Amino acid sequence: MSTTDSSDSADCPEATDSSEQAIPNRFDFATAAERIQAAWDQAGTWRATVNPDRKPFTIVIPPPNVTGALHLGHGLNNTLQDVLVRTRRMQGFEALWMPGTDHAGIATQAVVERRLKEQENKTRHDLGREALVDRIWQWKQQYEARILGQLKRMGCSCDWDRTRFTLDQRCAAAVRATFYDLFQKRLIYRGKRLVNWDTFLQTAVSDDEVFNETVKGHFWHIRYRVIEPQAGEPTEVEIATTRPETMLGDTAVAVHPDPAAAFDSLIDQATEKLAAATDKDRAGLQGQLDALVARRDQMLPSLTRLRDMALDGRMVMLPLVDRPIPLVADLWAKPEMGSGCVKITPAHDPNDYEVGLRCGLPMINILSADGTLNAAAGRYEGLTIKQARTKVVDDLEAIGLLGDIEDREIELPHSDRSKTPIEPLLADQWFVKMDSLAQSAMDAVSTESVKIFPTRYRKGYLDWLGEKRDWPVSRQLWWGHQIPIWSSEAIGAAEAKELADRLDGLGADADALTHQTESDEAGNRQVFVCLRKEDAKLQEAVEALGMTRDPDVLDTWFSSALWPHSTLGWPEPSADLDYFYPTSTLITSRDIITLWVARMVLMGLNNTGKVPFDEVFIHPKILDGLGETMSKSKGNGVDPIDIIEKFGPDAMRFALAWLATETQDVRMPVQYECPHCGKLIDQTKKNRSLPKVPCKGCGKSFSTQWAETEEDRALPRGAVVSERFETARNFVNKLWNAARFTLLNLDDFRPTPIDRSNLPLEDRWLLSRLATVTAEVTESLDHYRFAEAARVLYDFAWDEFCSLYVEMAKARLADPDARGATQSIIAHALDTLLRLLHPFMPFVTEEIWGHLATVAPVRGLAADAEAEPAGRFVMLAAWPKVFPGDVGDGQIERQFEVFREVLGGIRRIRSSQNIAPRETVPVAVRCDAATEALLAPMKVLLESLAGADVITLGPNAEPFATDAPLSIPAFDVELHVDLERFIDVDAELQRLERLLGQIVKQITGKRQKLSNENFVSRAPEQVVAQERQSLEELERQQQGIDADIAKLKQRVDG
RNA sequence: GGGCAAUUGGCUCAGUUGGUUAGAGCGCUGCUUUCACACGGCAGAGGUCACUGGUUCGAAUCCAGUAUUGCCCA
Repeated sequence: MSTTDSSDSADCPEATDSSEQAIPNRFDFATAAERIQAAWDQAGTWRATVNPDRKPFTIVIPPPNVTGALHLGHGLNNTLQDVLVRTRRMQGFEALWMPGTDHAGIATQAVVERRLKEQENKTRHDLGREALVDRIWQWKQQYEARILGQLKRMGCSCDWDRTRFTLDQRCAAAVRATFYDLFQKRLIYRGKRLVNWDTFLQTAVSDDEVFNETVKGHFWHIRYRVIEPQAGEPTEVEIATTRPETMLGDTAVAVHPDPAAAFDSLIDQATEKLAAATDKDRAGLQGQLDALVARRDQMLPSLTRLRDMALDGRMVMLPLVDRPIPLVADLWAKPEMGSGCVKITPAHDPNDYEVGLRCGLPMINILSADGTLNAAAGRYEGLTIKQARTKVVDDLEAIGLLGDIEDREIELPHSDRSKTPIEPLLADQWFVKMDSLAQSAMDAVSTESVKIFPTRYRKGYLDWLGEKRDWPVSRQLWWGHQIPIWSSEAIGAAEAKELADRLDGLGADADALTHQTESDEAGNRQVFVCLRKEDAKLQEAVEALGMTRDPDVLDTWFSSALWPHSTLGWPEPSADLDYFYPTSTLITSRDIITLWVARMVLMGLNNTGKVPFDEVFIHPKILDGLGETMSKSKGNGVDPIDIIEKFGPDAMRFALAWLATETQDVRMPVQYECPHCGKLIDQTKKNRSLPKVPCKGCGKSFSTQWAETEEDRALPRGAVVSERFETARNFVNKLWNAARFTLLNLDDFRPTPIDRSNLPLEDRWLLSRLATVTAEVTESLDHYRFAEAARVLYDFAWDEFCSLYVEMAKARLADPDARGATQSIIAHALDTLLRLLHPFMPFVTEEIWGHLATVAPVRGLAADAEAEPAGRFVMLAAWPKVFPGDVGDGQIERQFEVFREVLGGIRRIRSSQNIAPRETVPVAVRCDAATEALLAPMKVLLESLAGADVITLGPNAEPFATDAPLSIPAFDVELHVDLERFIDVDAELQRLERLLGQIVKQITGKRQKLSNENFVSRAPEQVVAQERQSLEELERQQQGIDADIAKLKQRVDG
């Protein structure tokens, strides 16, 4: 870019010489992007500082996690943020885009642990906490650098000096202060809850980190003996389970409290359904109903008896461990299922846990953290779940208590992080009480303090928060913010009091230490201390009192929730925080509305009293060709760098913005690009998981992300790309070449004042269109309609600026009288276009801007009264202003339409006659005097654009002897082309007949419409009149064409 | 099971408050290579707007239902 070192242009003589060789006919994005990025970095164009003279505009990046590199979904997310932030910067805001990354506790630790296992066959326990955390930091350094590098190559204009990490010291201080505050407000509490236990990673994972997978399993029927059955009572109850080993933790067997009513209600429902069913479904439903009735008759007596026994407090004997457990009456037992009785294992099943709470049952945990059974399982201690299952089943069979075994498909929860089955486990956890916090976040959205776009996402947000489920924040991990709580052993009341007093006596600063004492069911006390800051001395003093720190870390979302204010310095007061907070907009994808957006709102309100952002924009997701979300683990993920290297950063950004419409997810078929021959090979479900893929073109193989063996890795890697980016790549090239043409014609440019009132139609048209487009793009971006803005720009730049104006300019630039004015207008148009396109395509626009500066450093239209030198960077240039006289001049745009129609008409006739492009055709245009006045000055343009020689123009124009006619009824224009030298009668007849067919079709439709009494009497007068008028015009045309066809036929016959 | 969306040419998508012949990109067909751009130019073919019913003078658009697909929640 010549402007970056204009101070010594001697080094780059080509900068002032805009000959064709100096500007290549393809934009060399690879070298340009690097150079431009360096210039921006050196000038700090992306830097934002507190500036009272400007309004702030702030975006915090949704911090990508350091688990892996960015994919195209991030590409879209960050493109949209950058488009917005660059636009606002140009619009005069002090625009801050805060960058950074997220530590993603469980995901990152899982990746590093998995590698440790694979490469060194070690577990985290072999390494120890400190060494493992060290390893993860190394991983983080590597991926953080890679991620930030990806963002930079995309052109993201973040304030790189402010880059943060959710685990850095500033974020840590915010986490400590928040935890302390919530603990003190009693909004954080300790509780026992059933958690999703990942036995591989040995940590609890949240519901959001669990996915269900259907696996083949069994349904085992087991009999428990009734203790001292009375006469007429059953001696055994049968239960059925998919997890027989959990019986070791059973603490009850449940039966429905009113089986008769339950059956009746089911039968009523089935009857209703049958009545409403279609014939097709009726037989099946009738069968179901019959079975239900039969079952009721058969089972009701025994279920009622068992219910009575339950109410009587009777017990059954749990086999193998020989523990008496009660029969209980609870709605969880479904009379229509199995035996109608259900075993209750409160410590290992979420539903049973609820039953346990309702019935006051003991909760027996039989599982250790590593997934083996503990002492509570008696002689099964030490076995894995799988081993225990086999042995329990064998042992039950041996004592004759095993019944049928059915095959069954089971929905089994799996950990998303380790891909191993989840075990429900009762564990101590810290919880954030959501009640008032959730309410505040709901209110923020209901009252529109926070606006969510598109609005349909409000519902999900409000529904989720409305459940006000407490948030479990403990994670049994080593990578993350360690919970700042120290606790005592269970001690007596007096001891606890003494400990509390000694804590108060430590002489800590006010607000540095707080403690609470809890008592358990047995009357024992436990003291918990929370420290607000990292303070080694105070910590030592607390530990000297025999207290130990909770080993767990906090859920990653806890620190992410603070991101908008922690990155700006909270809890310390700062000018940044005052100025840039609340932030303006959060741009993210819909899957984290609840996990992240909701939590940011409630934490922002709790900590700062203000919402974290005014608006949230939810953008679509990028799916592959099969409609699946892209992910590394599927192998269908696309690295933005691959796209950038093939198509350039501008093309990638423009394509993503262009594709990202409001309602639709983006489906993007992807291909492998063969590194040997460049052939594209469609990615399929099959080849996307292969370590190497053979090329269908050249036969050689290339490696994929799955390459593991040395042999596979030695092969060159095939990039994963998509043809979806070609349109944008072509567009970048089109812009580049239109600019190249402009630059080549500005060599003798001198800024000259322009008299707007005296411009030719085509110039006024262009200025009007520029104003309209500026207004449309501004409006679209204000409402997050990125695709619409991109389309408006694409259509204008290509179809109007390039295809029309630049083509017209060719003739005018060759005319010495018109050259100066044309240069001014075209330079101005290019300048405006560069500004409008810059947010989407920052590199190519910056590069052209630099070239333009060398030939036209001053290029404002004089009427703008701003003819001053353009700035060094388009990135820092002002957003185009609309000159009032240009605004949406519909009159001019309509007048220009006549020209376009005439041009199109001549071209269509030429094409249908197969007239060679070099040939010039004689043309006559019959039109009224006003149109004649309009078109007369544009004759030369018609001649250059349509290859026409306009013989006559005006009311007196006549058809030629050998004539191809075309009428343009909308403007009352008749076009005639002299075919004397070209006539192809068959082709012309064909053209006319096709035209006639179209017209007759329309006439039929309109006649039908107008003969409809209802339409004529009820539709608005204006619509009816319009229809009548257009019918008349069509009929006139039809007559004309009929006559022409007759004439041609005569010519053939004659 | 509940919620939110989607269904428009071979593919990927637009379509503003219901109103001329439903648009674009890619692909396809014909012509075109000393022209800023063949990553180009000009012209063209291709759609009963998922289905069924309703509202309306008039429906891709509004309403109801059905089917299929996706996402979220349980």
